[in-house]
Amino acid sequence: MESTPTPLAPKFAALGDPTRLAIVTRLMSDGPQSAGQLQDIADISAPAISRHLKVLRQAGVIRQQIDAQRRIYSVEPEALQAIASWTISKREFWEGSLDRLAQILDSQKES
Amino acid sequence: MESTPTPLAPKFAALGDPTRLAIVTRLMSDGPQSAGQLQDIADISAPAISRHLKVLRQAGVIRQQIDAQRRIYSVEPEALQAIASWTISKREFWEGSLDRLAQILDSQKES
DNA sequence: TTGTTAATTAACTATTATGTTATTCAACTA
DNA sequence: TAGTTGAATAACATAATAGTTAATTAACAA
Repeated sequence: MESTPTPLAPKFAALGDPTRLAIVTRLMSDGPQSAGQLQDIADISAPAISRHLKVLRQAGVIRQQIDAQRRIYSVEPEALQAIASWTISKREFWEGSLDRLAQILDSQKES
Repeated sequence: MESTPTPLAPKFAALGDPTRLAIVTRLMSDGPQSAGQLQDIADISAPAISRHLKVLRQAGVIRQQIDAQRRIYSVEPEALQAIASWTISKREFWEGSLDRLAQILDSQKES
């Protein structure tokens, strides 16, 4: 079996669940949050959220920080970096959309 | 529940399995291949490979092309594009590695 | 202490995924 | 036509996921 340089599969798998992708998206847009604050991300119980956070953590997608009783979660930059690097290294498959990448980068720069 | 703009989760999920990630990696590095040619990607039966290909196809990650009895598979550029765009749009989390992105792009340009 | 808050772990259930072998289907080939 | 090839589907077993409620753990507050 062929393997990829970095263990990317577990990260992809972690982001493959809609609830977990929503958690990561939220942590990136709104910054670090406690497990309790993330409760409203989906209509599921607290233990369910807790398990999703565990999966994300074990895949190296998020990190945990302890603040008294609270567990604060934030996105692990290296994880995003790894995925970004992979996609970019394979960019010949975006077929002629290298321009579009430049566009995206430009628009980000200005915001 | 929060949702992401594009249905990225199924693509991440599809790439989250090591065998499927290997298939996609192979199709990108070696070009389009038939189901049979992909047989050696993992030590599993042909039907198992066939099912993985179906999952990838349903997630929009690969496309199928029919050539007589053969089914030729190739990577769907839009899928990679979608993932790349997402990561790039979130690039503030690569923490100071914007330079590194430039590096990656440069090295790709020359190869 | 005693109680409250925040979150996880335990135990369990239901569903989904992944693998198997056997079968079917379609398209070539002799 | 009869046989072969390439690949998918069918039927099934088992493992992994994702959810639930109940119980536990740890930290703070009265």
